[in-house]
Amino acid sequence: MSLRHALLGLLAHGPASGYDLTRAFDGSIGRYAWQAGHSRIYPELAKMAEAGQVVVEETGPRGRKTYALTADGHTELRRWMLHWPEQTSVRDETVLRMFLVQSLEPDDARKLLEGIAAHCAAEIENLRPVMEADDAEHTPGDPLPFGRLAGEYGLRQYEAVHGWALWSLERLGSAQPATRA
Amino acid sequence: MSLRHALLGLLAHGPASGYDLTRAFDGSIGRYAWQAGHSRIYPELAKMAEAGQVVVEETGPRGRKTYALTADGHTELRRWMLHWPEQTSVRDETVLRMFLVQSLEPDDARKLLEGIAAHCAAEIENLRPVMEADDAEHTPGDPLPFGRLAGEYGLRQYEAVHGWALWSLERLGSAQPATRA
DNA sequence: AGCCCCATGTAATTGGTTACATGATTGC
DNA sequence: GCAATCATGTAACCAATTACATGGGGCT
Repeated sequence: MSLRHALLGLLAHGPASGYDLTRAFDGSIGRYAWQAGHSRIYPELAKMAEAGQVVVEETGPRGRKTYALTADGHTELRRWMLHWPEQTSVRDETVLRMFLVQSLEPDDARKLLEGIAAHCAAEIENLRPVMEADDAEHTPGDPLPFGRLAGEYGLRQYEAVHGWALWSLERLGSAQPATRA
Repeated sequence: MSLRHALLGLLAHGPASGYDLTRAFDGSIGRYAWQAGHSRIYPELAKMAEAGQVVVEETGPRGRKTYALTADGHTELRRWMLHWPEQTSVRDETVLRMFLVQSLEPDDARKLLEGIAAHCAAEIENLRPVMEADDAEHTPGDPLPFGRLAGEYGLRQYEAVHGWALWSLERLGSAQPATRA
């Protein structure tokens, strides 16, 4: 039931509407961690309200409902964050592809790994300046901007995959033709 | 529909029964990439057979059915592997927790990050000797053992998360009491 | 007036989990 | 003979995606 915890976690940052939360899932949380669309988010918020984990703090124009965490919601979020089960739920198409690289012919595998390496390099080029700009504005001692840790995670993630792809290319070797000369 | 591709990828390694495939998902593919239980795998194999991507190559004792990839199955696997869509499906509880570290009070966040760092360190201690033993047995020039690239990915993954957790702890600082002295 | 975005919801279908159900073979 | 494991399946329920549906408000 992690969608609920994702919502609790996002609301811990501050009150938000279903619409706001939907847009949050369009960002990096949806790209790297957990996806959700509005048609799932609205009913879940309703259930959470029923369970007393959130409340409608304010209603705005166009029927906008701004939800806020309750004490119970906070408690549940904290419990979930600190209570790490043995088996966590994973379903990641990208990682799946990496696990299956060796199911391809060596030539295809090389092509794929080269694509991955290039893609990671591009993302790193993209992310690093954003992080550095963030850090330049930040006064030491102040609390970190929300999302800074997640951003750093993403960056290091790409660096790791990049390194892995290069290592794999080297390991596969360029001298493994499917057809012998 | 990635379960199908996971199955195609596993079958590319060699023919297997639904039972064999179920056990494969209990291993690292299920831990890091994609989870599936037998109740989903059996019907999916049946559908894949109907679609001509796999065939029952052999029936054994206890009604065991050994499935093998067809040419169509191979083609579909290759298409999926080399055709990387913009938006891939992700749902990872562990990454979600990392994204939400900043929703905790600093003291809790530190506790969590310390736990993550320790856990990664332990996994690295576990994995590295396995990889090294694998490599020691391996003659250069031979094709890599199946799963070697995936294993390396896992190891580098843990190293990246470990580094991230330590960096985050440093960034959070130890001098950020929730209550002022 | 008209367009775009804000904003919320429901319905139908597919994908996934948990529980139910059954039985054969192997090894002791 | 008995236990463990091999082996396959279905049913009920829950989660998620895609499509349908509606309308208000801000801006030009």
